[in-house]
Amino acid sequence: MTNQEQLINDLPKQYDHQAAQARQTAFWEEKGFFNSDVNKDKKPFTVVIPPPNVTGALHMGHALNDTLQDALVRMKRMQGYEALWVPGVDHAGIATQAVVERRLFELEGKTRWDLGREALVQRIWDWKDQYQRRIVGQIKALGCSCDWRRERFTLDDVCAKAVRHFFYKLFAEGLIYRGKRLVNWDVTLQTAVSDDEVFHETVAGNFWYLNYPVVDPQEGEPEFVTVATTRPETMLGDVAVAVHPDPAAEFDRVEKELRAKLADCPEREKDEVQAELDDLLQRRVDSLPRLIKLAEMAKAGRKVVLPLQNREIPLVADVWAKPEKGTGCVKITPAHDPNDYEVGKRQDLPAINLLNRDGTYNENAGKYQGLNLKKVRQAVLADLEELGVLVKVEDRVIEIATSDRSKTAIEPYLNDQWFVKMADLAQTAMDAVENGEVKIEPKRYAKGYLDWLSEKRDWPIGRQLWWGHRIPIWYTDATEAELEAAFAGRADVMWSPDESTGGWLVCSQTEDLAEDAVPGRKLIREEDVLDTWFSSALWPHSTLGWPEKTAELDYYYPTSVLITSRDIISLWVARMVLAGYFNTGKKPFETVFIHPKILDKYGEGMSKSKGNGVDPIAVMEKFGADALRFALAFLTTDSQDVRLSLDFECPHCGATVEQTKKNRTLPRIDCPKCKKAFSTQWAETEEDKALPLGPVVGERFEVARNFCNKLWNASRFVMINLEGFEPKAIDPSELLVEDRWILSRLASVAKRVTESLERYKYSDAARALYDFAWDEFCSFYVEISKSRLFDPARRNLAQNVLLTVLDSLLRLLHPIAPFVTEEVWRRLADFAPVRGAVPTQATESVSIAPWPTVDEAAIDPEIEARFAQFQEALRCVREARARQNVPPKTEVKFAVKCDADVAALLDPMKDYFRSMAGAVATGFGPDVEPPVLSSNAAAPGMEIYVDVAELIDVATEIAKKEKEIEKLEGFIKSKEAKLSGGFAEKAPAHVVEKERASLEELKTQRDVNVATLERLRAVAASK
RNA sequence: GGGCGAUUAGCUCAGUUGGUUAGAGCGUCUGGUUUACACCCAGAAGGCCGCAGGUUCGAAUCCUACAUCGCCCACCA
Repeated sequence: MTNQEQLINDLPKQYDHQAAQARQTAFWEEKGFFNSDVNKDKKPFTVVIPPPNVTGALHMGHALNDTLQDALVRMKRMQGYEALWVPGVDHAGIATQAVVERRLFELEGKTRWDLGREALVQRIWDWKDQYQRRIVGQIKALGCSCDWRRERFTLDDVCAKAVRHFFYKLFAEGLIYRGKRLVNWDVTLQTAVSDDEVFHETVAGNFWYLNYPVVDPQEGEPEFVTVATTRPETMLGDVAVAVHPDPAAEFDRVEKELRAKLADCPEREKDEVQAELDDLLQRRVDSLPRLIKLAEMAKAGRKVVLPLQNREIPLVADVWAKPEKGTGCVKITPAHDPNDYEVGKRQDLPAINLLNRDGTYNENAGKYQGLNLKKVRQAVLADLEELGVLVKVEDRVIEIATSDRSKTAIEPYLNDQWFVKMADLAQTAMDAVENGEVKIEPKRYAKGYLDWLSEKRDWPIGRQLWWGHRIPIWYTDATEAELEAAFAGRADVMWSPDESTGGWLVCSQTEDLAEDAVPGRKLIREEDVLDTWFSSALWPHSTLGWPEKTAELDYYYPTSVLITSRDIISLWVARMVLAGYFNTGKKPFETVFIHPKILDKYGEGMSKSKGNGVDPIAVMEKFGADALRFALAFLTTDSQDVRLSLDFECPHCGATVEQTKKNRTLPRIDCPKCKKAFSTQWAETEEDKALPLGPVVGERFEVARNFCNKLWNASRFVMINLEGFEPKAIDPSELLVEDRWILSRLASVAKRVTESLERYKYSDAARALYDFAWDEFCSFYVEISKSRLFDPARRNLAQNVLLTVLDSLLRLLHPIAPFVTEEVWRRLADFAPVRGAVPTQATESVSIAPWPTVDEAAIDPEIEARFAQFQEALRCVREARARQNVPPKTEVKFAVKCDADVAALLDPMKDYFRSMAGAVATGFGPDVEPPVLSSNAAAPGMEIYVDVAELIDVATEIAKKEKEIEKLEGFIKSKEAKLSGGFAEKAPAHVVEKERASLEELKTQRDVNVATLERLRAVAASK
């Protein structure tokens, strides 16, 4: 066997993604193509990965995110940029700690308090190590071209240093403060969570009416004030009852508003609004006098008695109490309700905190101390009822706040909290987008970004967790003089007064302070850690070495583009922009590209809590990484989310097992067909893991896998036929129509792909490549080339063009499908190391091959139009054959009546009609006489007659003609109407001209068909 | 309640600044062992472009209202 034969023998008929991925991954790693270093001769192109949370494994959303980044980075690398993609993972404070704690409790029945800080943190590190490994493995399996030498973790030393410097800088500029704030308290995790981590659920609840006795009621005054509440237990912390200061005016205002609404609301809502209005008017009659009285009493400083606590609390006049709601009076519990907290501040009321960190009630709850919320509520209600204070209970739908992390109820809780002042920082981030320095694509996402920032709400940065960057603050009761003495000459330690204790807050920029750093005084470190986003906000510059003035920071920063998903625009993107400017004086990135979300078959977003996240590995195993990538890129448009309908495939019998909401979270599934069990991505026990994994299948992946295979086989065809090829420059004068056509198409596609990828139009790029490779290169050029390859005189040029096109196609496709293109590229080098229209040595890897330059001169619309005519003629012949059921091996004769130009084009294609349609041409030109009996078709500029002689089924032909004529008549009619109307006068001349020409063409076609029909009818009649 | 997006063939989606007869893949149907590929080839059927108005010579495309679905933000003692 010759070397050549051996190479051909080594080409399997199906693309083997497993082998290719293993081989190319190892090759890339060994060669270090994706390692990037400062190189002043090149322009940098930098991307930092949105670091995935180490909470769990990656799902399809990450696969999409990574694919889009890699496609861009690979193209830029090929375009000659010094391309750097920095990988890494995020410690994801709350989420990760929650997951580890939940597991700890499920498996061992222990809480974090049983373990203690150090042991728990150690457990989380173990978890992190495990998932970081898995995540990195997933990213590598996807083929991502990251520089792994530069991998970062938001909790590693480099990032920690950046965090400390950022905090210190904020502290130094007076932007960090500590205050009492009502926070969202997660009683399970025992930490405050941000508003963004809370979701609201609607549940059935109750509305309890309570009577608080008025102290010393006067003549004509009510003896009770009735308040309504959905949370009766909080009454223990009431400090006032509020009533609107001017209920009559408020009623008027609301009434006016409702009437206005009634006037212009849609018909079907009128009843509802009317009912609301009626209710309001009735309420006014019923309660206004009483509310006015109460407002007066409030202004007079009168009090009521808080039952159970037997505390006198004031009636206050405050606009928060809406006369149209509830009883018109509202109890005020500043420590446990955000709105009441505001009222408390306005009215100068104390805040009585009832809650312990673990969700039980504290000493302020009196005899209810130590009980949890549920029990307090029961007890309070029972006692109130006994006292006769509880006067009414209604059913009511209420909304409760739930923690996104622990899925348990959120309690508003008064707590010390660290904040960053946002006023100026937010402004810089708004300016950057408003003046175009940072671009957001698609542009519509800029609005949400700006709206969120414009609220300039201070950023709560403390988390009552153990997993994270510990806040670098120490409390001390030392005097300022003592601090000055202890830290004399230290530029890295600062302090400011601690308003809540009268002592000092000490902040250290780099190292932790010892307990005895101030002689004779004790330094106590803040327990809290920083919000995860505090460290990820620094990601673009911290990963490049900030605060050190590294060469990397100087060269690679600002980064080029940030590719992420829309749900973290405010949480993450906005904070990166403000932190970037604050720390480095520069924006963190030129552009933010927001990609679609991955939805499941029900149209719901994928999330861990729903369990509908799919491990990309389960898809890649079956279809290959390229198929996954190509499918995702193909689906990435700028307006539509990516809907993926996925199912399981039974590994035993191959049956498709529908993925349902029920079975998609199971670790093992029994195949309904063969009854055998298989495992899923959720398998954890040894027993489940021992079962074969059921791959996840979906139509989109199948299509993409087929495409990869098509490319493989087209490449295989080219390689098999390369024997004897002698590379030499292509002489344009020797090119045939089909050569010029495919080279023109290639140039157009190169242009389109480049532009599309540069504008993040991934779907466009993928589509262009798919159509070109399949419908043009494979279905036409490769087919046409077959007869040329048999002819020694014409062989070399065909080989050269095939090679040229394949070479460029591989390069264009490489960013989206890196493995198959690399596999082919390297094998191709064995067959033809020198190639291309201008012969050059192939690079050792397509990943570092130059990106195809767009050869504008090759783009030839004239030749494309002419070739289209050939394609149309071929299609007509094929259709005629199919319609008449001509056996595949039977050759038919055909002729085309057309003008000399078209004939000149078709004549050299004679061979191809034979090889591609089994048709022998008997003549092209204006003088062709229509045969009496034939299957014919009329296409623009051509009448095509396929002589099927004895085979013809006249009835079928007649039916076909009748249908066609009817259709043509319809078009002609509508066009004539159009041209006789205002169209001819008002539309631009070239459009009218086009329309006239098209009308003429249609008429010709109709006439041809009518003539044929008459002939056919005559034949039918004579039989 | 505020904002954003979607609605096109049985299904999943394209459709560039308004301009010939609205496209693709899957599925369906017909026919195929052509020396790259059955993960393939050739062909066919299938659409009142969500509904109603408007602008225009001309609307899937622009405007208004409505309907349905999804996402984000805010809020309801």
